[in-house]
Amino acid sequence: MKIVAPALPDALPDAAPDATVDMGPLTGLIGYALRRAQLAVFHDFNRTMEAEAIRPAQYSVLKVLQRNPGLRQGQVSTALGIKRANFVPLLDELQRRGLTERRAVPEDRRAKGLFLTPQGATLLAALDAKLGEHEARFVARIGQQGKYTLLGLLQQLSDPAFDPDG
Amino acid sequence: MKIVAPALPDALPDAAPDATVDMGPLTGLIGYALRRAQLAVFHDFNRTMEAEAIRPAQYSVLKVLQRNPGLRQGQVSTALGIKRANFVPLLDELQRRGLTERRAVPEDRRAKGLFLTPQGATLLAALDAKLGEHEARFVARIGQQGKYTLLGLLQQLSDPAFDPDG
DNA sequence: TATTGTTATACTCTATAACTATA
DNA sequence: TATAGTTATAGAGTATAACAATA
Repeated sequence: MKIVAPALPDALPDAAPDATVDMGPLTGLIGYALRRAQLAVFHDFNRTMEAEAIRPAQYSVLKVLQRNPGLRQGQVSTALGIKRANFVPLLDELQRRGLTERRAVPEDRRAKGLFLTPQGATLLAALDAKLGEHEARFVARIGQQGKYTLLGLLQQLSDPAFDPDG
Repeated sequence: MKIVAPALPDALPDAAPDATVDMGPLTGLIGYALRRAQLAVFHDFNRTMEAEAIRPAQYSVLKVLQRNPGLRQGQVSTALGIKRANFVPLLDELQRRGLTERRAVPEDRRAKGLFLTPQGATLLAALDAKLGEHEARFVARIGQQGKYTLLGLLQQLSDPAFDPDG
C-alpha cells in the first residue's frame, strides 16, 4: 500500500496487501493521524492489561483516586471528561470487583466520596508496572525527546484555552 | 468549562481537567494525551460538518473513493482500518443518501466496486472547503512546523513496523 | 431552584461468528 | 476450500432527558 504523505515516513497499520490505495490527503490530516495513533496505543494498552481486564478509562479512574482519595463522583467524572451518567456503571463495575468504594460525604449528603480499596491499591501497583512496559514500547519508537514534544503538541490541541470558540 | 452549543449532536467534551484534581501521571501518558486531543479534534470536525451530517469515518470513505474510484469494498475498509462487517451499514447510509454507489465488478462477481456519485463529488468539494477551516484552527495552535512534527510522531506510533510484536 | 447521583434510552463504533454466492 | 459481501449480535463509549434526595 502506497501512502501519499510527503515529508512523512510511510505505511499505515493493516494495509491492503495486494492493492495500492491512495490515501490522499487523509494521512496529512491531524484528526486522521490522531485516530490511527490512538487506536494503536489503546490496542496495546488493552493487550497489556488483558489479564487484569482493565480498560483505559478504568485505569484512569483508579489512578485519579490514588492521587485524590475522597473526591466526589462528579469531580472525578468531570476531570476525566466522562459524563456523570456514564460514570455510574463504570464505577459500579469497579466497585463490584472490590477495587473502589463510595462513601458518604458528611458536608453534602447528596455527594459520594470515592476511594480505592486495599485490593484496588494493590491491583493498581501491578497495573503500573505493566503500564511502564506499555509506555516504554512507544517511547522506544519516538524517543524521550519525541515523547515530550508530542505531549506538548497534544496538550495544545486539547487545551480549550487555545480554541477561540471554546 | 463552557457549553457552546447544547443542541449539537456532540456535546462539548470536558477538555480541561478540573484544576483542583491532581491528574498525576495521567497527563504524562501518551495514550491519555492522544485520547484528549482526538476528542477535541473530532468534536471540532463534527461541529464543522454538522450541516452536512458527515462524520469522520464517512468523510474518509468519500475521500478515498475520490482518489481511487472503483476500489472494492474490502480494499476501502481495509485501507481505513474498518472491519468489513462494520463497513456495510456505513456504506449503506452513504448510498441511501445518494453519495456513493456499488457497481458490479466484471472480473469477480462476488466483489463490488465503489464510486462517488456526482452528488457525492459535489458534497465532497463543499466538505473539503470546511475541512480546510477545521484543520487551520488546529494548525493555528501548533504551527505548520508543529503539525509536521506531530504527523511524523503519530505516524511512528501507528506504524506496525515499529512494533516488535507486530 | 439548582445540584448530585441515578435510571433509562439511543446511537455510534468496534468485534466475532456464520451465512450466500461466488471463486 | 477460500474469499467478498452480508447479516446478526454483543460490548463498549458517548449523548440526552428526567427523576429522587438534598442543597
